[in-house]
Amino acid sequence: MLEQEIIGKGTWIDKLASELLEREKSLGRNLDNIRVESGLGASGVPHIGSLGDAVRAYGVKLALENFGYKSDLIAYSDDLDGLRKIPEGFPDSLEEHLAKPVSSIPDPYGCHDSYGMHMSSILLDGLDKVGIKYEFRRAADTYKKGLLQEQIHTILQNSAKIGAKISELVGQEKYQKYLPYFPVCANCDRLYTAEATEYIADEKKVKYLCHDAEIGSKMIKGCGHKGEADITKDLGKLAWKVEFAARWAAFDIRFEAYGKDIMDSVKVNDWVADEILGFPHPHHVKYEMFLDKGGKKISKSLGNVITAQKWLEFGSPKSVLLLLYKRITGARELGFEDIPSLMNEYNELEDIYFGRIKVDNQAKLTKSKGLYEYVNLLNPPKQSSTHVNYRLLVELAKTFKENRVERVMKKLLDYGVIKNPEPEIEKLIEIAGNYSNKFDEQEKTHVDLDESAKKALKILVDALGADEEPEDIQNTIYQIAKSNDVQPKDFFKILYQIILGTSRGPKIGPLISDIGRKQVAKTLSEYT
RNA sequence: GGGUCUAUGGCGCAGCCAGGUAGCGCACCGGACUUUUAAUCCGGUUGUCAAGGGUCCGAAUCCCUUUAGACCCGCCA
Repeated sequence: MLEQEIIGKGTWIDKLASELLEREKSLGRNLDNIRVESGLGASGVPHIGSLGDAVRAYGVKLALENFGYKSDLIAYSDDLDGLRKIPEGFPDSLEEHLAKPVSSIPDPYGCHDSYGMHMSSILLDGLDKVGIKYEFRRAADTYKKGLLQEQIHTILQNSAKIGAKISELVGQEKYQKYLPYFPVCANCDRLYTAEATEYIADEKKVKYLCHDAEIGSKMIKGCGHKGEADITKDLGKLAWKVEFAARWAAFDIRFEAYGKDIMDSVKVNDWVADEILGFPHPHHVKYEMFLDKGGKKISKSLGNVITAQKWLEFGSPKSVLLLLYKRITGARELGFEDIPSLMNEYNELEDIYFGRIKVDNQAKLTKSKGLYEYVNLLNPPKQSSTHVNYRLLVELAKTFKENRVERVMKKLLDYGVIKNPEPEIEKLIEIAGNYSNKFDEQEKTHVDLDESAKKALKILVDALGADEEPEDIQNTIYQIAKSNDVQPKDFFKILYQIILGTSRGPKIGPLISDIGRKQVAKTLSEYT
């Protein structure tokens, strides 16, 4: 077998960073600060895919630093984009703001300076919670400060050439007719309704007419205003097909990942950066969308949104990072039900890292250790944490609904799973408990009971509900079954079905005391 | 019309991007424990890695062709 050369820490992130470096070197660009970027949508509720874009870009930054280069992550909010649809669960009062830049729409919840900032903040909060550091920039400021004006000027001067190229590359015709620039109508504050038809290069002004436009399936009324927008001062923005290029050039961006849904835009932007702006486009990596379990795209405007915040109710920050760093290729169907295996997989990686699990293949060992380091943002702990199987916690949490943390902890100590109660375990019990409440809710199963079984059950309910604690619950149950002509085996099965929703379970006497005998009596009485 | 992804035990999936003994969970079977009872512990069964070709000492993995399914783009951002 040939010795393979292992790049960096052996993960796809290292390989990507190394390709990037090689490209930069062959371009002969300055490598003092290799800036990477992640775009955040500000129109809808940011889901785990948006988070992934930033988390992965941060991974590339870490890899570059690991190779000895300086690198920054810019998190850029597209908050000058217009609102096209009201997201699920948001008030209808937003209707009047359709097509306005999201940074000019008031926050319907009143907690941020705008609707756009409200949305971006959800994502930034997610990044903070998983430990990602970034420099935040927003489109509204970028344009207000005129940071892109040179690029806008160049792009508008070449708009005919660009329009033709867009048509050639992706088959979109509209920019042969209109400029790739959307002014915000000075009269009604709307984007998209104001169509730019002419660029007066000497004055750096765009002529526009505000008229009706179809956005999504909705018609948005234009106000008929005719105006001129100064690209250095007035509000307006480049179309997406050319905007990235302008930003890359202005901010000197060397890397940006993108989802396959904007593949075409990236293709055009790469060309614009290279050929029109004279700025070699950043290195890219394409990733697949996260789909929900039915195979549908997770849409920001639909209800099936997995946000970082929701995920963190059930899983640790490291489980999020593991999901995003373990691989980038391939379509992913994602749901909260993936959390338990990711939680356990992290423990397994930790065991490999600390040498408790042996891996023979050297390349795979390096890769697993590397992945562990990235999940810890290249700052791995000095020693392993205490591991508790997440699924076990969910099972225990199902049994103990009151005083959960305390009682589950006690069980873990009894089982010998842990030696000491630790705060980290408390946290684990909490999130596993959330998971159990939300997803492991047992339905009231239909249980077939004949007359003698019903009678036996009734006697048992009375016995359990009595003020005096029966001496030996296990034996009591056994005796009740026998004296009522019920096969003990069947009777136990019935009890498990009612209590746990399964046909088997742990020794039932202790289980009933664990849950609380009166509680059990109440549950059982519903079947008599 | 253009593009991308996916196909691996009964079911759900990992492994593929950097080729080296086909793995995990559930299910199933056996055992431990028990006057009946495992969610625990130990052991076990289950595979033409979609089909065909190529490269290689060696292919689930890389390349080409085919089939089936899903998704994205062709409004907009």
